[in-house]
Amino acid sequence: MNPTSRHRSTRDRPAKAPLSQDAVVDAALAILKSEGLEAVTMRRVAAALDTGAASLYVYVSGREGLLRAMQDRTIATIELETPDPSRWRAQLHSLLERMHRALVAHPGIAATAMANPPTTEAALLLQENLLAILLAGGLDPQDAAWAADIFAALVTYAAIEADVRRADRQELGDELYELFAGLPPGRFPLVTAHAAQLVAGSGDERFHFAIDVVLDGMLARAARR
Amino acid sequence: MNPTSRHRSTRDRPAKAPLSQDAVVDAALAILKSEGLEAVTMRRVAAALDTGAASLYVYVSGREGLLRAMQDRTIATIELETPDPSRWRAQLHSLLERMHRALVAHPGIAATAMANPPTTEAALLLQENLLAILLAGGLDPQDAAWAADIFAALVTYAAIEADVRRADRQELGDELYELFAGLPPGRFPLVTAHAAQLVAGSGDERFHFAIDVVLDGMLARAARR
DNA sequence: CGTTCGTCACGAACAGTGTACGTCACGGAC
DNA sequence: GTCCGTGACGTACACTGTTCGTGACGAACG
Repeated sequence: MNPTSRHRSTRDRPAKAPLSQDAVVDAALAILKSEGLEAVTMRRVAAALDTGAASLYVYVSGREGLLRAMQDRTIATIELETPDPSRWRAQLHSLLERMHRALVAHPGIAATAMANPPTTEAALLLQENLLAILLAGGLDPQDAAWAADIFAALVTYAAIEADVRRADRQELGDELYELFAGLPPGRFPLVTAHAAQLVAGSGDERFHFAIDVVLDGMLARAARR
Repeated sequence: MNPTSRHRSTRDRPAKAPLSQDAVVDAALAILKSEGLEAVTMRRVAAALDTGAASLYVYVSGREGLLRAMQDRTIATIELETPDPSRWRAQLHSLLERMHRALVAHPGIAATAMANPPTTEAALLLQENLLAILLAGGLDPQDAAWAADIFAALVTYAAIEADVRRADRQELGDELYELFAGLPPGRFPLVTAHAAQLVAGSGDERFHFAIDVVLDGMLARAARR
């Protein structure tokens, strides 16, 4: 062994190309935001960094790994709450709303998050925070754990739905209403009759409504017990 | 115009190759079940039908259209309920369970269903049936409509989760438990403390629990109103 | 019966994709 | 001044989805 620290690379400051995992992920996220998930290809990301596709494989283990890294970075940007038992319900809505927004801001990430549920540090901290708020609200641990799971489902579902709606701007409600209302009432009596209710509310309204429903259900079951 | 009906094809029974949309979708679903979604490529499906990839484009508008057709076919196989107000809650569980199973039986279809929410006849009939059961349970139309949406989220989420768990058989609970329990308790006090609760219950148990929670929440809100 | 014609399936080709390998230049260490 | 490891690059491969032109088959018409 050499007495001097030799673990450091011989080239601490690559004078020419400042390539790094962060740079790769940044470039990929930029392309994701501006051109969508399908445009995030290895060659495209490499071109944005003025290099070749092969160079990315040093910092990222393939496209799959790149997507995971992007997903992790996105989750890491979500601001957490410091649990306060007197405002726990509002805090829950705030946290979930920020999760929702972070996913919506990066179209396609929500779908990726479903495909491989994240167990990275950022995701675990988020889970920790979510649990803390629910426990501060008085839920018993088992209910809190399962509730956290349900909320994760609702957030990602809402985010994916928002992604889709942005993709084809057409069916922004009116289109969907006319589709429902214009169906043959013989075969679809309820869908046609309640078309207005089916398309009622914005995505955010439905999202927060769902959160409250789950919470009330949890509390009702706890009270009954 | 010719007096005789000329709209019919000159070749009603292609004696040699019995190719059709159904045949294509059948072959694709078979590959999906046995080898997963990624193996469903145009060439692979065509090879199973002993033909070339180009031939598929007559019956299916590209890969996207093929996936839509597969998704529609899958939904169409779900058996519906004839609503009975005295057993509506059990009927809801049964219907959602069948939806869940149908999606799980075809890995990847759930993810596709999220990407483009289906508005085909089969999907609408399912929506109609779901609404009928909820209305039979006494929910008012607006609550029923939004509840249907939440249930759709839960079903697809659970299905995707099941797909993932099957893909990497490793983390079947024990692995996940050890991951949670083995974290540094300083940074993750709640996750480590309640690791058992976080991984408790099978997928089915959590699924049906979530359904009941949402229902109870709906009923509690309705009663309070 | 011979010809024509429409329909369908096929082979080949194109533009991309993710990924692996061999090579080259650079900058610090001896 | 020489050496050598490190990181970036160009190329190549095996794929992908999709399109186009060709060819053959069977039925309809004269």
